[in-house]
Amino acid sequence: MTRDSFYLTTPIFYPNGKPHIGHAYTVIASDTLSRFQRLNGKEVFFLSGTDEHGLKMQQTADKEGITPKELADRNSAVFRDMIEMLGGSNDDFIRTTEERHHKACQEIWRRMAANGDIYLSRYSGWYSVRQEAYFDESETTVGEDGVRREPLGSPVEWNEEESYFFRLSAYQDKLIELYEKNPEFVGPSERRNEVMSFVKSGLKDLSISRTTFNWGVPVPGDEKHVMYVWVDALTNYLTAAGFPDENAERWKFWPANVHVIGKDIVRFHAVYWPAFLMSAGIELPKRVFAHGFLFNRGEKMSKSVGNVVDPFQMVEHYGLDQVRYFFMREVSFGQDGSYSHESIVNRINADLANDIGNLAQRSLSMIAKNCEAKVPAYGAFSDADKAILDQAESALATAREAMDRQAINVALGAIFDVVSEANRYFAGQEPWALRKTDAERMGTVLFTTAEVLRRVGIMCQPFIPGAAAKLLDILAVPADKRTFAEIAGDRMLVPGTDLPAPQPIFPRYVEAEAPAAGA
RNA sequence: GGCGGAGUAGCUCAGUUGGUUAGAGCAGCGGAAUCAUAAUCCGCGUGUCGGGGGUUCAAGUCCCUCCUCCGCUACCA
Repeated sequence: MTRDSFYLTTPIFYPNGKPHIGHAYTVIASDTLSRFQRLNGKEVFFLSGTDEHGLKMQQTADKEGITPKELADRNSAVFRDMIEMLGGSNDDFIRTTEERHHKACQEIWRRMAANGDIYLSRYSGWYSVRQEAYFDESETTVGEDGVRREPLGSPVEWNEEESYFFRLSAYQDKLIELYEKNPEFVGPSERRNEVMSFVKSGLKDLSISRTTFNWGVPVPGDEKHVMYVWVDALTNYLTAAGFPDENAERWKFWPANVHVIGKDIVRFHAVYWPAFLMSAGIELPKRVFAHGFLFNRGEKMSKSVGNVVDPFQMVEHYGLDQVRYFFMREVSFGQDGSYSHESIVNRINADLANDIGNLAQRSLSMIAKNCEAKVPAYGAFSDADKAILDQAESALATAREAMDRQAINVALGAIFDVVSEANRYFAGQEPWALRKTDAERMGTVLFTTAEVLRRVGIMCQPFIPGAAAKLLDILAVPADKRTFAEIAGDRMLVPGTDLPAPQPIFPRYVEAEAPAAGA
């Protein structure tokens, strides 16, 4: 029996600096989606990596007096460390400076060329050295000092260079057809609308090589050119799947199920990328999903404002599961979100410490004291018992549906609704009163609560892997009984099983003397 | 300018194809309980559903218009 495969990618990060909270956010979300599908029984390939070529890397390296490769090695490692620190369960980490990637880029280039979509021409326009980009004349303005500048203010000069072009204009109709036949190709739908309107407004051919720097993948047959970012970076998704070797172990994962990206790079993934693949005769990914940006107290983070948050520090301060939970729960995935120290603390204390942490503590400590520290025996389930058990089961269906469309916060919401309801159930059944009047019924209530916790714990694993494991540990759930397949009516805790001494899952966040800086 | 989206309780938002007294979470106020991480449970909202007009037996939910905010409008990884 072959399992369904599931291939999910993060963007490859440009390591021309330190990772910030936005990078961490992408990784956490991608990791959550990947872990979810693993527990869901899929064979998962989860990829991340770094995009290490380009003029800026070369310039930064020059400034520091090191080679671009040395800079890339150093900074790429920081991103890899960040992913590890965040609990990233990626199966590979690709670097565009790797040999396997150069081969893949050159092969896709050859195929696009063979299809007649690449031609040599000249690229000219107003060029900003600082922005490393060309601007349309209409975007530039001549200041009082007589200097022509681009919108952000850096001076531009007329520049002309030889460049290879990709016949993007030939793909306009095919792309529109793609979006119309596969409405799920771009998500969320707002982004799809933007992409469609962009494509409908007309496509120009795309400059895909540069001669102004050489830190990149050489163009096959014309080595004074290196590939410009589009072909180089996007192709990483193929490289990691083994391209062009279709006998590679991982080729079965292509086409990717979803490319998770930030909304700033939608066009590259939803327009250029499928066009390249069509040209090269390669199957298209099934979906491109763009998430939003995170704002610090509603403000865009920027170095000048000084509100850039270091993900390492944030996790150090609040805890990993806490940070993962906060961003996955608080922000509607796909839309922009805002975070603040207050909102993070509120989520940590209200949802994690008070709701789930305390529910586990109050029920398991009763079991420890009154049921000989074993999973209690249960009698006939009452309607209330059945209702909460059913909700714990149906939450999985809701979560599956939501995660299929990257609605991470919806999935998490359904799971934590169970926790809220379980607290109501527990308070309503008053097992502490039953202890004196009906010990058997008390056992059933405690069993039901523990069983609900087991289901919740299993479902929480993709989001808060550390705490979920701890919860399942204190419920004595065997390591091989923690997949979603274990959430089914008849699969429950086994009465009589010894339970370890309960220990808190989530501590409350207690405010220190001084509020955390920058958070 | 063009195209698109949004404006619902203090805050963040849900509100199917128009139909009973417009909802949730958080915050706030009051109460209960005491198993538990000063945790939990219950109760409490007269909200011009951005303004105005229209269609309809009936509109937050459709149409027009105005206001405000946001996104996209090609080479920023």
